[in-house]
Amino acid sequence: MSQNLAVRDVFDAIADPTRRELIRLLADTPELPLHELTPRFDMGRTAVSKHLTILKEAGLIRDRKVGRETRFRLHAAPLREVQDWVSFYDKFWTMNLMRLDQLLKEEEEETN
Amino acid sequence: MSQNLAVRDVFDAIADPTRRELIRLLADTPELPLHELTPRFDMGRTAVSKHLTILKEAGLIRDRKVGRETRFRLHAAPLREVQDWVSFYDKFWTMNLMRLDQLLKEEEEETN
DNA sequence: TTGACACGACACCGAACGGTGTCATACAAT
DNA sequence: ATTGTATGACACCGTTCGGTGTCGTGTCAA
Repeated sequence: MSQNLAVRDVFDAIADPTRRELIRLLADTPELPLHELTPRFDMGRTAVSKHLTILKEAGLIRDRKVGRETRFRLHAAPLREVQDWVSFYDKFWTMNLMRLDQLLKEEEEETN
Repeated sequence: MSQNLAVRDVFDAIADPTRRELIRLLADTPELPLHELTPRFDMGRTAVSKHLTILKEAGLIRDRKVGRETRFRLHAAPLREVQDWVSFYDKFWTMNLMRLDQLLKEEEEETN
């Protein structure tokens, strides 16, 4: 039982605003240890560590041990799943002035 | 107390796979009542109704009463917030073969 | 070698989540 | 008028979530 790192849905990982803020901080700086991330939030070290674990389970961050600290860095690749998902729906708001049923009529004609 | 519809974070609303499936179904068809949506899932009518409420709180669906049924339709506009958020990070994976510190060096040079 | 620091792991707790079943009501159909 | 359907509202329940505090261990510094 070397690692019990569960698999976590990316959509679930980014649902929490604290975790999105962590992602933003790790986008600014190549790598950051826990004790530098913690003071950015209104919560204790343990709570931040838990959020980092969840991000890690979703594959959104990697970490490496350097001395007595563990440095975390962003691994944004899994966010591609989110972009792929959401970009399917952009046609539903870029044409937001067009009536939805009209859009669907066009799709019906395409399939006929 | 006409409506106690809370405000819900869009990221939170799309975190659940059932709710993403609801969005997909409502993207296929202009509007659908609850009793037509329910048999698509392995859960009862009440559970699906709760998920629809959450989507409504996030502004992702609208509904209108037609006779004794309530028809739901997609309102995808709030998904734009998700796309705006995620597209900020696409540079972190489109250049995924480039070393991250090299990317950051370039940004340092830009600011100097 | 002693002490401070950084961290992981764990127990714990209240609140929210995701489901259930039931009841009341409004509308449709006959 | 009666019966069946579609729904909202609600109580309920087990699990997960998001936070806390604490303890043990490894590492750096003096």
